[in-house]
Amino acid sequence: MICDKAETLKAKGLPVTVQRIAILEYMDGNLDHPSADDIHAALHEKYASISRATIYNNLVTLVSSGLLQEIDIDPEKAHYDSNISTHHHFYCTVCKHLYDVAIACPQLSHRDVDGHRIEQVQGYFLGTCRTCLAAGTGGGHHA
Amino acid sequence: MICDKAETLKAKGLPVTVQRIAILEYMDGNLDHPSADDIHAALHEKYASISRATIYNNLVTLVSSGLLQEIDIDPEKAHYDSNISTHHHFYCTVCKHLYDVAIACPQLSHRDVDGHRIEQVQGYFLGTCRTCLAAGTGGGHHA
DNA sequence: GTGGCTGCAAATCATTTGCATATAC
DNA sequence: GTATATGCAAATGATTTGCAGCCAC
Repeated sequence: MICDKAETLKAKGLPVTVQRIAILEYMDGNLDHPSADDIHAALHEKYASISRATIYNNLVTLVSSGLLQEIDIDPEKAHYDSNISTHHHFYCTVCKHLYDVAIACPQLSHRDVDGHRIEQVQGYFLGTCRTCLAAGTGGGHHA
Repeated sequence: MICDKAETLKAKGLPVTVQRIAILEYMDGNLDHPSADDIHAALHEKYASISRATIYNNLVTLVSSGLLQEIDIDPEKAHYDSNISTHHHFYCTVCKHLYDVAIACPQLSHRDVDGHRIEQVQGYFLGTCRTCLAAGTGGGHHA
């Protein structure tokens, strides 16, 4: 367990487990915004016995601790992002793929609105992604 | 069925049914952002035989036709809004309530980003609403 | 008339939960 | 040693789907 992920967990006061490190390592630098089940499928190859429930439980823990960000634009399932800085996303309604969007947003400076205390901002653009546009009508998944 | 909702449906080329009019009438001017099940519960009082499946099917139809807007920030369930103009929402993570937010957003002028065609913009602020703040820690639902 | 809509019930699928065991500290 | 995490399987809950009868047009 001598890796920086263990340090990351300790810094948050979380018990260090193989599963948590595996999730963090898998997410680190991953730009695909995987769902809980995607993560489970990927880690299952390496750790055959890892449980889906453990993935779900840990995602809750890691999001609560601010180590991961949860993306809720897909009505079918939640997606996760290791990029915890506030940034917007583009959701393709054709291929259901999520893309990061690098746009500065002036809304991020608000601390509250109408008396409600803002703790997080999520911005989503929905439409057809460039890959699906290029593929013409119908599906067509990137790459 | 001599009401403006029937005209609204006809204008979209949709067959006019009692259930669809009921949904539109219930949603019209409703600022509560009800879920599919909320809508079903409310209409069930008036139309005892209305089916949950009909509500779900019609919500898909009405959203596709642009007569209602779907709000997907609540991981537990979808919410609906008769205000189809693009506007942002505040989601209280304590009481799970949705509020409209009247903030002009410069992002709305974008037609595309990174080559992806933007068809819709959804902006969410998450945090603790003023009612829950006033109620102190813990739950507490508005009004 | 005919195709689309409704209502019912069963099916689906993401996510949660209970519990016994195993592990971190 | 004890509290917490894990893994399994069953439970939950929103949403979808199949199908027979009904209604809009």
